[in-house]
Amino acid sequence: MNLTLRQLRAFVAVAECSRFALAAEQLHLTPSALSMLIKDLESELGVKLLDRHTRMVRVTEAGREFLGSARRVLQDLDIAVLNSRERAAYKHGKVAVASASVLAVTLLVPFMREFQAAYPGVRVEVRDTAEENIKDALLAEEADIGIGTYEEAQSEITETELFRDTLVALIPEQHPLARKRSVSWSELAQWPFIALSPGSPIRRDLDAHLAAQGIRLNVAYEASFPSTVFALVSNAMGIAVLPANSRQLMNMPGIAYRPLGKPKLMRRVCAFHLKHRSLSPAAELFHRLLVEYVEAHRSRLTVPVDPASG
Amino acid sequence: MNLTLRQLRAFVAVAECSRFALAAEQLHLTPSALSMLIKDLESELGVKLLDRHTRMVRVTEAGREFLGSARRVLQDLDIAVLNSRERAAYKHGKVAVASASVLAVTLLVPFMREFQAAYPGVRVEVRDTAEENIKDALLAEEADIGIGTYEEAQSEITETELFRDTLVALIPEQHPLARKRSVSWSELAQWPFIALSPGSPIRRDLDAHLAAQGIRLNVAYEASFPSTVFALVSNAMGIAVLPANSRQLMNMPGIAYRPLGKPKLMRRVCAFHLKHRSLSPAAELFHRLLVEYVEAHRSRLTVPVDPASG
DNA sequence: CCGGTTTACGGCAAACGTAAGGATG
DNA sequence: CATCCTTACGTTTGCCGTAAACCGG
Repeated sequence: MNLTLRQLRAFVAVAECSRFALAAEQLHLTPSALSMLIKDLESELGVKLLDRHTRMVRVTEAGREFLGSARRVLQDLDIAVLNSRERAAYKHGKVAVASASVLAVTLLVPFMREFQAAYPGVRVEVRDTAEENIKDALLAEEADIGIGTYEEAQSEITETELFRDTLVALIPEQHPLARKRSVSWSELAQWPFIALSPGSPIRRDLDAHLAAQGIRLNVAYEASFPSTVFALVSNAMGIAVLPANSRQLMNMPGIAYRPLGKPKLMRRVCAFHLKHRSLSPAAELFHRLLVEYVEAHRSRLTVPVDPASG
Repeated sequence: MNLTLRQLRAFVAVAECSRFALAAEQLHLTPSALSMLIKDLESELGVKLLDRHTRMVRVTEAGREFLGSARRVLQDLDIAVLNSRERAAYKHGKVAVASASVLAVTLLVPFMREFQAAYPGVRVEVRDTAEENIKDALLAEEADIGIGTYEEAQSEITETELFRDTLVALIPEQHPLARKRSVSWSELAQWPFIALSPGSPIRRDLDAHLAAQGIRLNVAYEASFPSTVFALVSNAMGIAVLPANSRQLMNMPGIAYRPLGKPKLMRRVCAFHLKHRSLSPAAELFHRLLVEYVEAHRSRLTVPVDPASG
């Protein structure tokens, strides 16, 4: 079982040309080399494939049968190779992205718009989820790339920081704190607080930041999604702290945004992927372009808090 | 476009083993050679097919897609090779034989019985036809092998003599000639004669043989098939000359068989095939075994004429 | 450190091209 | 005799194996 694709290609070429010399030219070979290829193929198969005579070359019965298979094999292979190369050229492919829900709106979708325009063949699947589920989605290989808040390094996952985002206070407009231009960390603890669920990295960062200052929040409600937090604040159920970035999510009435005092707490937005699983060409491209996109739009993404607005 | 089947086999093996070292062993290669094969394949395709790490090898997304194609290609090829080899081993194949009608009965069918018992996989197609149509069937490539009477060599066709057969006279039992132990050529011309059609090689041989002696037949009837000649003689419509062999065809009543005088006329039974078209393995085998069969059964085929019988 | 893959390099076999030979129309 | 395929032979290419490096757990 030592037959080669060269032999197959040689045979198909000769069968199509009905001439060794002509086929040899097409294959960029000498007739002698071609003759060898056919001879070897025939001896591999044990059957004569071609009747050669001075004035004609004809495919035998056994040759006709084999010719069909050879053609199909070569064609299937060509298609497979072409597919792989198109994949490499981003003509098709798939990227599955698991993104924190707010970032899906503020970062991912605007980026995807550009990405899809440039690479319409690549299918992008977005899964918007709570922050705490992103790494699970990666580990379960349901997503190629995750987008969320930095968590302490895990050996399985590589993170790439995209940008940093200031945390701001969300205060109901009638709330006493709304009258201040900025809110200190200690003031937060004095009022009923609407927190993200404890699993959220943002919540963890906030808790750690406050704990370092000996402050403990007075948590009235916990929600998984920032949108719910907005609704709660909007209805004066308490105050909250969210990344400034999330203001782009929705325009809820009755919420005042105030900067938080020192020490500043920043939220690090990262892209994640599995360390041991190489990104597909499309995913690799997506990741690279996302980083470039963030660099180009850093100013918009790291929105300064203007206390006058909202 | 320089990828090889070795690369494909290597990739499939590694994908199945999830280990280079193990796959290398299966392929009778060193891990180093295998590594090269995979590397070259990947660079041909432009995509990474495998994620290699110290403790595991995993197929990438692009690799999974290509793996399917690679498997199918290799399998199709294996099947095609197997088919060809089975053909070479006479496990299957086809032989189309065009035979003169009498020889189909007296020679071909008895031989086929032995042949089919030995090679049940080979499909034998018999076309029984008038002698004069055998070469046409070959030239039209409707038959691989022809069996009939020798005709002067044609450049396109190769003939192999199988056996020689004496011509005998067929005389109605009440006919005056039936009283003689043998019939001379000149006596033939004196009675109404039932001849084969002028296209038949037997007729041509007979005419030439007689012409050389200055004898011309008194042709009363012409028939394409010996069976019709038998019927005409049996009904006392005339006398005839046929190969002795054809007596095995049918046992018509009222016919006396008589040897013909000197110079002896023999009919040469040949196998024909196209010179420029090689026989398929099955046809080649059929031809060879047919020659051996004839040698083994020469005595039966060249039936001596016993004037006492019939 | 150990298991496993990759890189570097030398040797060898397989494949190619050149040139002569053979067959055929 | 001209053409086309095949054979013979010398050369080169490329592939494999050995050994060392490298990487990750």
